[in-house]
Amino acid sequence: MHDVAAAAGVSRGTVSRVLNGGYVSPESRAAIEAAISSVGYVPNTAARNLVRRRTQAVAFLAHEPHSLFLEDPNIGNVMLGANEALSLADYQMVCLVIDSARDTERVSRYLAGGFVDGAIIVSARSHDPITEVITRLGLPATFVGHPPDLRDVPFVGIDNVSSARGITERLMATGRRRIGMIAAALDRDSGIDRLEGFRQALGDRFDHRLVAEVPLYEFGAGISGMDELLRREPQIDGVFAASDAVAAGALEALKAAGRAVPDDVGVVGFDDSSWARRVRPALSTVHQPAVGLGRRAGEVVLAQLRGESVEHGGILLETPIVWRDSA
Amino acid sequence: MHDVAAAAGVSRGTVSRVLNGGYVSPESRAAIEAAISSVGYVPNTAARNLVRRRTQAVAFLAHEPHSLFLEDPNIGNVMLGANEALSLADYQMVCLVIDSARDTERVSRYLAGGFVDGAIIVSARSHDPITEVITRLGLPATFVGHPPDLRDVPFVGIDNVSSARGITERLMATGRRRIGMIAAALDRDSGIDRLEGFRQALGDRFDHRLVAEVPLYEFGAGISGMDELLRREPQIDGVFAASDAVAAGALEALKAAGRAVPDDVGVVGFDDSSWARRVRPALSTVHQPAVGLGRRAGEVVLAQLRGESVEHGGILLETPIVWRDSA
DNA sequence: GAGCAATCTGTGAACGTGCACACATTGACA
DNA sequence: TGTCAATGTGTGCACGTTCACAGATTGCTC
Repeated sequence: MHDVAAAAGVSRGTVSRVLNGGYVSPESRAAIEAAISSVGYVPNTAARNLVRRRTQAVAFLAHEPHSLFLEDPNIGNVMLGANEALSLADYQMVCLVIDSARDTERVSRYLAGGFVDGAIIVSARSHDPITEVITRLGLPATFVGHPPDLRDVPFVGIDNVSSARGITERLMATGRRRIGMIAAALDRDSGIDRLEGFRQALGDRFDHRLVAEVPLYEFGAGISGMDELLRREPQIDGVFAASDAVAAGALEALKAAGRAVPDDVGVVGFDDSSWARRVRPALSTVHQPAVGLGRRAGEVVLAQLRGESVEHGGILLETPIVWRDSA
Repeated sequence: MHDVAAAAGVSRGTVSRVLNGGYVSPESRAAIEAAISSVGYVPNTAARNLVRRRTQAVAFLAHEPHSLFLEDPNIGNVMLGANEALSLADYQMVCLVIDSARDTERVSRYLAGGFVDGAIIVSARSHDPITEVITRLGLPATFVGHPPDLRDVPFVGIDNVSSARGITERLMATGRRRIGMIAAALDRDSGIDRLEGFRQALGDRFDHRLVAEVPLYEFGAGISGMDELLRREPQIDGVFAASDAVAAGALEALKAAGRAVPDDVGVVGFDDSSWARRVRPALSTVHQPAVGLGRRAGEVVLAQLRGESVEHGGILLETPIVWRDSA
């Protein structure tokens, strides 16, 4: 910057003003701009951050073990949505993958070191060390799906209970009599809430024997869950699977058992992920507005950065039902 | 840091030495460490970067339009591999998504601003503005798959020609007589090379009528490509699809045409992505070592950062053939 | 006891910016 | 002519570190 000032025959202050706005004469401005491009000057962000105390960057924390990061079809879309919102406000999104204890420690240092002005966190766990670091630092942060132990933080999500109730009711409306559920991930809010929605929809007709529990939102889990339901209740004619991947597994198991979908058994999923359109018959499912979740989370963080007080607690987005061929 | 020094009754220099190594007495060290935790001190990285002129961070640039970022099953694995290597060396990987002209400009500023010491670039295009920024800055960088117009840069990739030749030969060895290919993405190196490998394997028996060209590595493209091959050569009994997604589409088209796989027609794909295990019959395919590619790219960047001279040109990783049920 | 190495500590000068302040110039108006 | 506002410019300090250097202390050896 000193070189630019010298080349243009002005002082550092004037150069700073053309970069950051302020009174500057047309002649000086022209001279400085010429000098900037001839010198090939780019501002040093570390120095700028140091004095300004902000970086114009926001972290996107993906806290996932390998398998989930790849399998979860939503996370990429959430990320793109967040990038979209932040990009519009000229903020740089930096995505950090947390994959080990070593990562946790390093990312904590990164956040504490002032590399970013705020953070968006997806799929945080209970008593997450990263979450603790963030609250301790007072870093503006928004969650996509709140961690189970924190209700009182800004977050963006969907209403799993009413979404699950909605699609189950829709399935009931097709005239099915014996409807079961493959419930998954009952250690997480989403899993618990989807089961609760299913229970609410069935009301008096709810029968716990028609709920198969599997550990994860996975294709393989869908197969074993469906096999179990068929064993317990051969007359079953409708299934709500806790995710599309699980539903895809259920289709596989039904095919192996010689049941036609949707004629013998109606199947519905959850997520509207790429699975839903890939499998045959294509899945009827709940659309998860992943891009919208990311975008909204980005907007909330931006509001926090502007110093606006955002309401603690959640923003819930709409989850339209997409009706295809599987029910 | 000043506060810590005051609390411990020493000078800034001594505090700096316990953080960065150097002679310091056990008593001072103990006093300083106590002061650090009581004050809740965390070093300001912007200031440290300013004077050290390095950030201990490496950018991972994903330069993709929406669809590819989500559809490409490899990119997530490449990212995890890179994170693994960088993490071991205590480097922070920051992933930047480039999705628009606005992003391009902002990311250029980010890179020029000295936020990172190096970069890993995936799926760069010809005459990529980001690539140009990087070469202009002299930022240490490694490509995963080289951009078509740059051979003389450090990169990590696979040998598409020999991989495609290998799996085609394997398909021929099953006794197929009329083997076709669904070639995709012929505007990229990978697409061109896979076709070349197919041609080499067939040698004299190569027949351009048995090559259907489709624009992208996509499921839908696989359907239309397979339909075209069936029209041109109803006797076809083997197909090499340029990717697993394309192969999945081909399976769909074959099923619709009443051909049994692998009995009537043998199908092989490329990538060993999640498609390969999801579809029935499961695909025989070429395994793309995505995690290994990322890890290796990370290691090369680290070598560059250590000032070692890395050989310009490529490192090619092994691509084992995975034989399943589709051929 | 002088000399020397090894160990430990404090001080001041960077690093490259932004910002507050003081100052200079111009033109309008009473 | 004096006052004032608007416009433009330069200077010094601060941001929070690291690092080189100079000094201080200790223990060992000749």
